[in-house]
Amino acid sequence: MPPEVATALDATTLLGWFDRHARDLPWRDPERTPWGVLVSEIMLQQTPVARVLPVWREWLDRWPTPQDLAAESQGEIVRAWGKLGYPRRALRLHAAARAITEHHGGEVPSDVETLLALPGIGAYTARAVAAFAYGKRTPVVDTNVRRVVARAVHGAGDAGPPSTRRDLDDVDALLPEGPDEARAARFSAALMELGALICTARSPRCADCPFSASCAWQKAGRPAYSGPAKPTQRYGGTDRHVRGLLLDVLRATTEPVTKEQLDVAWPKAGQRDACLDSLLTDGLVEQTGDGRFALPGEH
DNA sequence: CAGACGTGGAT
DNA sequence: TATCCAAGTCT
Repeated sequence: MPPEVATALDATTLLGWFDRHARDLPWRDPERTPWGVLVSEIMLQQTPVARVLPVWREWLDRWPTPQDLAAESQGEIVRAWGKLGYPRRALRLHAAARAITEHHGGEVPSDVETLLALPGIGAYTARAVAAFAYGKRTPVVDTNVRRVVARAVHGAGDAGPPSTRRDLDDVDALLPEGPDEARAARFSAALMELGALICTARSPRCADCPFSASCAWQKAGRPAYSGPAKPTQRYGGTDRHVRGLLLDVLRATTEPVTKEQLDVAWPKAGQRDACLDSLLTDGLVEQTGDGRFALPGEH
């Protein structure tokens, strides 16, 4: 047997910690379906767990299979997405459900390549579904994992700019080997959980971390982040903001609304009209025969 | 690769 | 009040 490579993130230690501290999230229930996992992963993109929970429950109750969602209208889906944010995700999930229904026999694919071909599913989500829904050994790299690896392995205060290839290789090297792929999948979930609960961005709880002794960042004296400055994001007054306000008007009614009703949502006419155009282009809004506006009604 | 794309709670 | 930031994807 080859000697174990020394690692700052020992699998047995991490899995033991996960057994004791993992949150009891519904998409981790042994009874949940791959579809439930996929829905959770899309909703969780850039969105906190607490906000996803009630919407995920409603969705799985209303549309327990991909076929159920595929049969629903786009407008109902965008409405049910509510204020989770980035509503194009709802449209993409709908399109994914249709592709799954039409091309994959109604079963959520289990291999990364097939998942990657579905709308809204990228490098992270494809591997998250393969690992968490199907127990596969594959590197699952999200913002939490990148931060944990940056600190515990590389001794940096935080992760630098993402590089999919390098990040995947980094994490692949940490995954436990052997025939028990489910153990590697659980390791991936545990790594994310460590980043979410202990090795957090703002105030890491190193005192509660099972790796405080082996962590490269600890050993280096917890140096501050030294990489390139991260772009600071604004929201107020941006097109994102205005699009959200326009969509808010449409989510509030089931009847189409007039242009005048949309106009009250934002005072700057030029920006407002440009945003409405972009919503039409994205398929989040459609114009009815009489010139009014509504959430998309296509079935 | 940089920038667009929602929203709201925490600090 | 202002800034940070939360399980990314697409162009």
